[in-house]
Amino acid sequence: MISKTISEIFRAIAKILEIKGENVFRARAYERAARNIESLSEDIQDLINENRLNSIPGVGSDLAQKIIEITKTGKLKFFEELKRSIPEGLLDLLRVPSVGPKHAKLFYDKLKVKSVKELEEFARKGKLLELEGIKEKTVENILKGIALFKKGRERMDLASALKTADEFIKPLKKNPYARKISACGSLRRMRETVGDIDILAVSGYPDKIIDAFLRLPNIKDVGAKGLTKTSVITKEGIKIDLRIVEEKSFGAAMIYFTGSKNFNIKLRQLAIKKNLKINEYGVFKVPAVGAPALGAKDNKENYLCGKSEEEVFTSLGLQFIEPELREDRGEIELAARDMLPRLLTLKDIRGDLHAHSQYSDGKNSILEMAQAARDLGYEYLNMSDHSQSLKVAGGLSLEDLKIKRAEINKLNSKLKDFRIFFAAEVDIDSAGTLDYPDSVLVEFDIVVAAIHTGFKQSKQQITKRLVKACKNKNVDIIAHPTGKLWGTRDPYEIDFEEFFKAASDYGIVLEVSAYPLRLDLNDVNCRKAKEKGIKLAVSTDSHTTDQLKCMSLGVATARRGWLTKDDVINTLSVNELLNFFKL
DNA sequence: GCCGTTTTCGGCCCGACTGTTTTCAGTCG
Repeated sequence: MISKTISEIFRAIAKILEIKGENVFRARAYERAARNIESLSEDIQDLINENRLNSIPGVGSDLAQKIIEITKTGKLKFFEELKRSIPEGLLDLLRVPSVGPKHAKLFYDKLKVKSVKELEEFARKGKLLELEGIKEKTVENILKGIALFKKGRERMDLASALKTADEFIKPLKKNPYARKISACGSLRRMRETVGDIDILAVSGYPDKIIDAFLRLPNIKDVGAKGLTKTSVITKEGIKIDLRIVEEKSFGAAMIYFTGSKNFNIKLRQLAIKKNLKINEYGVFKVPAVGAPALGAKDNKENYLCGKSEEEVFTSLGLQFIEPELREDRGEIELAARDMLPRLLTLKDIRGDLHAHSQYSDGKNSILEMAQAARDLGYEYLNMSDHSQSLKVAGGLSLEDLKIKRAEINKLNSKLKDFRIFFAAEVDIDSAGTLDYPDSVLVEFDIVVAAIHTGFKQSKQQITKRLVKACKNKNVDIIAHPTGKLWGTRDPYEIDFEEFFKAASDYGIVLEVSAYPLRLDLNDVNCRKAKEKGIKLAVSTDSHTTDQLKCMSLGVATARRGWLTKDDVINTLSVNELLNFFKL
């Protein structure tokens, strides 16, 4: 966590330096270091202990000293002094869209603007117009930006983003002038939350595509409109950027617009080392000294490739890097050595290990759920209804369990090539005790355990509960381990070191919930769990037959967590799974 | 502030769009 503090401090320093109009490259150096510290794949404390801080790109002797000071004292003297040199509200100004460091400095120097509130007053009173280089249009944009700032630019959950993107992509796909069209950005990387939506199209007639795009319903405001690029705000307040390139640039542009930003910067730096230049139009040879400068487009002599992502990666000596991995978390280095993991795919999934029926709070019968799972090509479904004390979710009493067991036995004898597992999602109570006695738990095929109450307990208490559940020899899987529910509930705090050790020691499988508002474990924790040798189950927690289809979101999360087929138990066949759980 | 098979100075990822200019600075991604 200390690395987060360090990168936050460095970012703030960069901003203050920008506002003060100091050397932009000095500011950028702090930014760069912040970025690289953020995406560090090892513990920064280890780097300090082993005197390896300068192995972080962009960290020299000065910044290394500053990092050490922050880890020792929790703060940085230089930063405290710098902060005192400008008013507190001034940094907020930079968070207003369309206000950058130059204007922030101008407003502060000439008008003594110290906060967003003051900026708005000056803008409304026409005071900003007295400044050189500021006219009506700029003031208008600043007021628009302030409105956006006040609203707070929230990110949306991945499933909603996919749906919104589809609304815009589908009609464009039918457009005769559009040859290719794809979502890019964090959506294509399948991040659990998405800020705005990026769409890339190939066309020889970009104006036709832009016109068609701007005529789509559900657009509230057009932010920018150029020859190859436009940007709109939907009625729900979501920003969508559309960019059009030629066929020969499609791959390069896909890479550029898929990001992440850190990933792109590192690719470009790698290109420079190989005497190449990479931008959204392609990969180019860098001309010899004295030759005419390299233009962006239409550089026929120097253009090497760019039509597909594969050829761009190849030209840089890299293996293809899946979009979900493009976060600059070590994937570029591994791709250079041809050592990337072969990621899990949806096709690898052979069953769903967490689903509910009408016995508890599901909407469909066991048979309907099983048939829907079989229609997806699955071989098995784990019917894990809630346990007795979870009354709000129709938890099953011991009597109910007997009836459910009988129904599952009956169905299994009828269904060919499909297996329904008799299971429960057993509540881990506030003391870490399971909601059925061991004598009942032992009767289940598979026991899924999860926390549904007492979310506000301390980190130590929650960790203790989870560890206690891991130690119960009847528990097989722990579901949605951090309890996060997007938009409703933050994850509760867990001592992951301790929890993962228990899961690993006792052979407990951890869930990657594909439920759209959960995606829990998340990407980072998936990867940590894998490194501890823990197996994972990607499950949908479906309460309807339709929700079974959300598996793709869980698979995406697992892929972002570097998981392969071997890490995930529901890639096993029925028999392999029976063997795994020793049933 | 960092960095180097053009190495201790003089560069630093790259391009589109907008607004205010009359060739470019500012902002964004």
